[in-house]
Amino acid sequence: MPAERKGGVTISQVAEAAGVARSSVSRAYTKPHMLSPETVDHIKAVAKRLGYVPNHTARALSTGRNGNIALIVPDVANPFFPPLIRAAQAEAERSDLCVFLGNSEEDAEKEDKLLGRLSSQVEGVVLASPRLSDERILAHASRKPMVLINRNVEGIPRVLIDSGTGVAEATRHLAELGHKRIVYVSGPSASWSNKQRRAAARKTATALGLELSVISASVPSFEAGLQAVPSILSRKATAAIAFDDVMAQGILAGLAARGVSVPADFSVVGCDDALGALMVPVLTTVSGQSAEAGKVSVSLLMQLLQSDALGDACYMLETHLIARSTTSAAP
Amino acid sequence: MPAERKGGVTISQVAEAAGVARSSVSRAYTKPHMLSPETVDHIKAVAKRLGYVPNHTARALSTGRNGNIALIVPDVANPFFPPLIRAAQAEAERSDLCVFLGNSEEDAEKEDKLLGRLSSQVEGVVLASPRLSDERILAHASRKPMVLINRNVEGIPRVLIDSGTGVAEATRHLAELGHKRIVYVSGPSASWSNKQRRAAARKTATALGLELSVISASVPSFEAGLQAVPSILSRKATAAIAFDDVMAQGILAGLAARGVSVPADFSVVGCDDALGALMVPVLTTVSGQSAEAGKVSVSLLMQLLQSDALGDACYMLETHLIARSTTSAAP
DNA sequence: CTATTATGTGCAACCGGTTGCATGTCAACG
DNA sequence: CGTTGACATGCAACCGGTTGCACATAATAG
Repeated sequence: MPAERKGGVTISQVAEAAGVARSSVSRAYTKPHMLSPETVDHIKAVAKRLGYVPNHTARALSTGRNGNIALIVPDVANPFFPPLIRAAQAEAERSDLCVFLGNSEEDAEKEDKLLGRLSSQVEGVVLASPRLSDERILAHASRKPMVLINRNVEGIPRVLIDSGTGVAEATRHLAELGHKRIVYVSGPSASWSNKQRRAAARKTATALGLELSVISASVPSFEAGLQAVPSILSRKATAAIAFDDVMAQGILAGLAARGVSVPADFSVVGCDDALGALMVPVLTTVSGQSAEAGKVSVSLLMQLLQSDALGDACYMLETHLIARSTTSAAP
Repeated sequence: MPAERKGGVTISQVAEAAGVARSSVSRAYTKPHMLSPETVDHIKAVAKRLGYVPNHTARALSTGRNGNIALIVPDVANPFFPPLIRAAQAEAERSDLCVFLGNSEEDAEKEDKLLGRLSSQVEGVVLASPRLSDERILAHASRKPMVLINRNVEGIPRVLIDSGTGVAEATRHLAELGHKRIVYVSGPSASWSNKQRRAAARKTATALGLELSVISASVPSFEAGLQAVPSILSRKATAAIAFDDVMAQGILAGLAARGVSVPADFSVVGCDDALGALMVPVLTTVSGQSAEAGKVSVSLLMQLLQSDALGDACYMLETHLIARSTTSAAP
């Protein structure tokens, strides 16, 4: 049923119309240097007149390359990801690749299913902030070239955003402002970033003699931040570091609702710089690098596709504190 | 070069191992009712043992159906779209379709290019908030089944979010609060939604005797909202209706920066309810329906793929005002 | 107990390209 | 002037499935 809506011009039709072999038409597009320039011109002219468009699928079947890659993120709606997506797409386009976007909704099982469904249609996968277990990741990586973002699995090429340094800076920043009791509002426990941030906050707090307590949330959402507020206030803390900007925003809303003014009565720090500048007061946060991560991961994947083995590549991106208006001296 | 990384088990290998014809293996998956139950079981067992996975590309070549659709949006980072994307994906998955996401970056030319690149790999396209000219849209629609979101081109199935009613309500709301001079902060001029909203605001304002002026911005961003503020204030208006929530947020930030307090000194209304509840003060806005639009558009596309002609379907979604905390009586 | 109809499988052509190899042509070379 | 390549093109097999049709066997009807 080769309907193809309209047109459906094939290589054979072009070949016949041009009076050449099918292979020549094929080569006119893929290996023009093998043909005489005149032949190429002639074929292309005829093809154009007929409205010929090479069939991607057929090409993929014989070459084994389909020119597609998959990008799987936990949540498109989280402002951390759009810049990453955009950068990944831009980088993919440079190599003439299309990208399938998958959305795991922060759910490991869904992520697993997505990988299964998509991997048969792509040449490689970029897995951003996976919630999956190491075993499953390794299993998938063994069948398809894969690059990880923000997940440290040895043997799989990965790009890591080292938010540890930024969070440490943030903690120090709060200490310098005179805060004594601070809270870290945690994100998804399966998230590498979260572990890293929490660890950095704890280590630095201990070193500087701050009291740090941790509040857990499973999903990094505005809601989760909002709901963490009572718990934060009950701990008598004067500052909070949130897993990400979205949660920070939730926390700010919750504080405002309770009449706690920021930064006068309470200081808040976000992470990722995803919305920092898009709110009032502008948010003190840790720089994000999500776009860079998207770009690098795709280019890494492309290397992987070409040279096959790329070993244990691990690309680390630095972060630092961006002090804006939601932090000030402890009350 | 049939590398395929690992495995690479084909239907032929399964057939041989199971002692049946290739066609039987094929049918075991696609038309099991044509085979005896025992044969099906046997084949599947052998296939499983060998690790056989049907090759999507090959199937697509012979059937002409690849099980993919494309979704093109102007800006993933705009909070209006993630819910739409998610809903579209969920709906697509119900029919076992994968979705390519394209990002036109609010640029008509890029949108055109994307359509060209993607359309050869998908069965149909959902084009959300296109910036392209009617002619180009029609041209693409003639080669590929297509559904439009928020663009009214006759002859192409479309789902329209009728924000006109909601904006009219918003205008009336402001009038009732005693505002006399209001501003509509416009979005992309090529956007159907924008035209509709502007028209509704203008019409209602005129009917109620309000003075309405329009300020233009080409891209609906936080930045654009921010930059519109001086212009808004210079017009001596006491309220603004923004093209969308993101711009409204920018306007709020700009007002705050100038010490204008909302809603005491100035009222702001957004559109789409994309961030309304995610900020302080919570934003008065017009309900969005973006998720519904995503869902409906995909199901419409699927109908289109099956029954081919679906005529001049036009699915209209209603909106209404959601009064929250950024509007109050005129100062 | 033969004639007829279901039912289950196999054969082979096809989807639309790609590619290794063979062939033919013509110019440069010894 | 015969040989050797380099170059341009054609032939045909292949990628991995799907599907119309033929055929054999079994079930049903007459």
